[in-house]
Amino acid sequence: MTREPDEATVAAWIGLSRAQRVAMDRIEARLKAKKLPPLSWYDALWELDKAGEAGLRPYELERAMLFEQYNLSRLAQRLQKAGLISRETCQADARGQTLKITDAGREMRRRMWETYSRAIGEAVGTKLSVTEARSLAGLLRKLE
Amino acid sequence: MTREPDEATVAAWIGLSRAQRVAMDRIEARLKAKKLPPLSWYDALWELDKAGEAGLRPYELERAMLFEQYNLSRLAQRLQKAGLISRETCQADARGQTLKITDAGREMRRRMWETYSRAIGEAVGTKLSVTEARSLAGLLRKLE
DNA sequence: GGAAATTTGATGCAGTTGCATCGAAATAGA
DNA sequence: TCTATTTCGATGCAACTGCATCAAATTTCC
Repeated sequence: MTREPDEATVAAWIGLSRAQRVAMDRIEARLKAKKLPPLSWYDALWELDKAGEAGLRPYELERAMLFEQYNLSRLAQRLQKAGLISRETCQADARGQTLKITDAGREMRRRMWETYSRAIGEAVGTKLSVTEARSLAGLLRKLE
Repeated sequence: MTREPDEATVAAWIGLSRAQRVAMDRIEARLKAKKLPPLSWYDALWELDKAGEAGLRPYELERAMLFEQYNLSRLAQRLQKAGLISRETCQADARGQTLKITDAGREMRRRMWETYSRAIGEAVGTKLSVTEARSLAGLLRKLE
């Protein structure tokens, strides 16, 4: 009736859930300890940095980040208030806007990456061989 | 200087983050669609169900669930208000309390599991073979 | 062209989380 | 024993999220 998934599937899900939380908590704690902004700020800045001079429309960033529309709207407000991005009204579409990273934003991203990358190394790198990490990444990609 | 983690490690972390979010969103959406409570309620009810007649102290549940103390305190209040758990003051330690699942709580857990398990099957089971799921679970365990 | 439907982004409100801190009980240490 | 420290759980406040909904601009389709 209930069509239970097999044990291995459940174990994978529980593992996914816990491992993500554990790693995430450790990484966020590192950022907080250095008084740096949360990961979501990094993700946004990184996407905008990659996007370069063209910037991104909010809805594009929203999809790249898997963020809800209203959450992205507010994240953008905060990033702008902090001077890390600019928000110009889009000339091709007067409803929308174009988000661009500022110099301060690029600098912040760089600064965050120092701590962030180190934290990834500790939370993930030290626990897995390179082969294991590759294999894990491959399996996780299948879940999307 | 910055001691970058290798690419594979970063890919594993990004994958972990995204895969968890994608799967979680799908699963939570299923619960919401059936007007069932969020996953955190399930986790708490499951731990308390396993604990049986003895129940659990809040700090024990807190550790099992990887929850912050204040979040558990409030989750327990909500679960109690919903009639799914009882909170008696602990007689061995007058500071603390003992949390126990109620019949309604057991029933709710069972009801949630019907939807939850199906959702796990879809979000994870259909994407991986049993061998892959086992392998994924094994790799994830190393991260804790 | 013009009405209807869709897309884009913002926001009021309620619920949740994070932070700091509190009070009370238990334990440790002199 | 009697004070100092630690543990246990709650809570005020600010920040953040989720939901519903809005207004404005664009696209669709006749």
